[in-house]
Amino acid sequence: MIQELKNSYGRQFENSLINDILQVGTFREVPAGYKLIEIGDYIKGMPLLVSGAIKVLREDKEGDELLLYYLEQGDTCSMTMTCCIGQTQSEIRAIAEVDTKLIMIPIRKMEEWTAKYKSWRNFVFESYHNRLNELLITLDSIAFDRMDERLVNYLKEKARVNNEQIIRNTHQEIAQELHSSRVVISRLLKKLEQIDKIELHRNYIKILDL
Amino acid sequence: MIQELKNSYGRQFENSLINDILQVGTFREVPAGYKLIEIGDYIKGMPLLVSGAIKVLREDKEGDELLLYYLEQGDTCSMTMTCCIGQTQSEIRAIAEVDTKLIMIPIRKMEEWTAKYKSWRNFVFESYHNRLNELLITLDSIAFDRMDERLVNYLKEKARVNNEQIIRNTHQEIAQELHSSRVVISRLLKKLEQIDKIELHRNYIKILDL
DNA sequence: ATTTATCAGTAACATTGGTTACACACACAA
DNA sequence: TTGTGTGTGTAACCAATGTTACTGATAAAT
Repeated sequence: MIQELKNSYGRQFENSLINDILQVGTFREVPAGYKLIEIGDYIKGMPLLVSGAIKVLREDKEGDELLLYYLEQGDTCSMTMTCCIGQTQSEIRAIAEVDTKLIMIPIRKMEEWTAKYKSWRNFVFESYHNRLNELLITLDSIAFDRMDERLVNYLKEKARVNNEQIIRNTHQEIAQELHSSRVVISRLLKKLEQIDKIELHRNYIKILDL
Repeated sequence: MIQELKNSYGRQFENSLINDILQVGTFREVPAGYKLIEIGDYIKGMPLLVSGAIKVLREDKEGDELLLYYLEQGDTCSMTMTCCIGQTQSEIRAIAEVDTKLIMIPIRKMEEWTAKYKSWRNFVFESYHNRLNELLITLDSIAFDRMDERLVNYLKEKARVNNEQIIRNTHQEIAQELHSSRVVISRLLKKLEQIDKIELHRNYIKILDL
């Protein structure tokens, strides 16, 4: 755990904070698809991502989903932080996008370290900043872009996070994360294939040049 | 200034913090319609809202607007906080919705107080929490609701913030804040009038029963 | 080998929302 | 009074997206 922690956070956290984290943090490894947080859950700890990626999803009353953003190495979940403080329930669902390693910090430490460590404060503020900006980007995309643009961005981002040019999802799954319908996504994907940007296969999509 | 500060923040801030704020804060009164922050601005201070309301807007490349949320008494601008730290430019536009009183805090104090005052830390975290949640609600509305629902919510929220049952805006202005078109909004408003939920007039709308 | 479930392709159609165009009413200034 | 600008109502049309229905292909299960 110590090596992974130093790799991901060694530059920004001072040694005494690293030691504190080692004292109280618990290391976890979760496989792709593992559900870390469900909507309505009470949060018991704050995750520090060491490797992998977590997708954060929103859901409406009818159960329709929408992908908000991905958390990656060096990120933490802002929602979690605020939920801890107010003892409120989670507003989002969090699912490992790939095999992921993370360190869980008990929430009581968060407040303590905020007073004690400048680097921790900066980390927390930066984290909020990043999450707010990602949320704004997602919002822009929904408010201002058409579905074809959103789909292209989705494929690009997914390829980046998974670090390969193959998207291993069905059209149905993509439609859900974009809050659209399977037929619409199939239609738009077919158009992308016709202009040689992707190659369609059963259960996966190969990205050629997006 | 001292009385207004105590009214809005006296319960959550300890006296020594109140005194610090009085030392370095500057009191400002701005009229409805006054533009406090433009997209791309570098932020010089952090606003504590004493009374009134500020609307926060997002804009896309083509200059189309979208209302994100309102800041009210006791709120502060999370975007501002994060912009200060990173010395980055503002991602949003902020305009006084009504006549508004606020106290501006120099940004350097923010970091200092975060270490010094527990109540300030809580305030900052709660503020982030609230803004994140409001952003999520806005996002839900755009992603999951149809324009007619969004319009109803817009009218309700506007009436609440302005504290009267009259919306003093043209259809054009409403269309802009919802990122729609004037004709669409006129159409939907007319439907609302036909079912006796509102009354339409030139330059204003009277809310009957939403 | 046969059945069954899942996935993708496609057509026809419905709905929502955006666009264009024009009429008319009102306010205000010359 | 007569223009002139602005705000609203409305019709006709269009584009994007969603829905329904059906097809065939592939994979998995029996």
